[in-house]
Amino acid sequence: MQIKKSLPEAVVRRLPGYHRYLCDLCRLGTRRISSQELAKLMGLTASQIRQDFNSFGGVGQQGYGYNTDELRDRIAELLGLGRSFSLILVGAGNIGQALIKYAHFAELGLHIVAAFDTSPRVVEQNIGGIVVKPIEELTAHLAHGGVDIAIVAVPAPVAQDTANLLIDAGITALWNFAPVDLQVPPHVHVVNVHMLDSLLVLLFRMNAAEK
Amino acid sequence: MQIKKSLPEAVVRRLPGYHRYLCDLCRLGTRRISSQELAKLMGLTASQIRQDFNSFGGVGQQGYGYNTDELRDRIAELLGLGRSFSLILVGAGNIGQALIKYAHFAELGLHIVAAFDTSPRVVEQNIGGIVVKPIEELTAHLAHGGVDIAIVAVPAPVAQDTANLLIDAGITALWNFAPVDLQVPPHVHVVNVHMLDSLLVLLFRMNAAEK
DNA sequence: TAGATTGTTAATCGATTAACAATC
DNA sequence: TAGATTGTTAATCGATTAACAATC
Repeated sequence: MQIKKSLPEAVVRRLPGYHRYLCDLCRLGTRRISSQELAKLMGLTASQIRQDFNSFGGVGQQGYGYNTDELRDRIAELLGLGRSFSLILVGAGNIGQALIKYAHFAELGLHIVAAFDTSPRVVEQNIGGIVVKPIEELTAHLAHGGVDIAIVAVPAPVAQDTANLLIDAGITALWNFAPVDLQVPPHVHVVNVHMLDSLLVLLFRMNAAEK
Repeated sequence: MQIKKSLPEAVVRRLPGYHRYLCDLCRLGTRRISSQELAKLMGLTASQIRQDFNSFGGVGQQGYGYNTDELRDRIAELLGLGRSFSLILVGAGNIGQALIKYAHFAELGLHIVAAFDTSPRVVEQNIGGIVVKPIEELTAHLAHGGVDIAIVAVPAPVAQDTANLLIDAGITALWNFAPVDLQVPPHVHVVNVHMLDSLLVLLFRMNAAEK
């Protein structure tokens, strides 16, 4: 329960990758790893890894390396993975439905507990065990509390309105799949999954490589 | 047809966002915009925007600002959006199916032309107008040429094998949705959409904000 | 002890911000 | 011309790399 000095942004962005690799290593039975080995595996430099791991309390042992499960647990703790999280989904279209069915949430203690949509085509439908509710029920549902994160998977034109609705209902964390940058008050956290943006970066690189 | 001096990485990553905003602005009928205004809109600084736009030939006009459609076209050109692209999908599970149905590809000239899977449950099924083919037909299909990008949407354990298969068949660009970092030869471009990673960053921020 | 590998400091690199002269 | 806003240089900041002493 140490007070956490805020980590450099660059380190935060690498945290999930570290966590993923360490989980894999533990699963495969690897008990220790050096910065050198991990660097090779992840395509980073050993120096960078040691800097990163040092930015949150020294977990290594000189002459030995890092204990994989100790390190994994430390990073999980930083990420706040100690407890389980409840998510709601707004927008049960293609992407929304895929997310409901997505298997890897549960492994991390993340659970989609409800889904909402406006379209009569999906409302009342059972998708992967969740019955989609009409958006009108959203605010009442959130009044109960207990929801940590809202997934915004609605069409771009209504994404900002959806965000506003969620924020007014008390949500402070948005995982946004709409290709817009949401305007939110400072106490609300947003991360965007702009999939098309990454595809365009791929296009650019292909283009650049051709000369 | 100018020789393109390779842009700073940070600029490349912002290119899709600029493109998106400029398309929106043009659609709304805005003909000119200053770095100041765009900065406010996008949550960047005016200085950064001018630096960015200057890193690829000056498109602005002193005392006036930037011409939105000229700038949009310039960025589209940098991204290589001048022509249409063919994509194939490998792995027609939840995410794969959502991608096939995803509406926004066509607007950018991106077209999923075929889908492959191993599971008898989806092979031969028609998903959004595309009949899923067995993975065995992949290599033959690619032999025809004409495919620019492969989408990897298979489960993590087979992602590397899938990538190898695609690369052997001549693919040089992978858009990867599996939560693994693919090992590829230097001539192959990969961008990852590690959705869960971004969700973990959100978790971290929530956690950090609580003190 | 000798060998290995971390923790940490210093040097380098790249990206962002600030400032202002150039110019439309 | 006067006002606005870019293009560009210089200053700052943060992140990465290099190097090595500390220590297991």
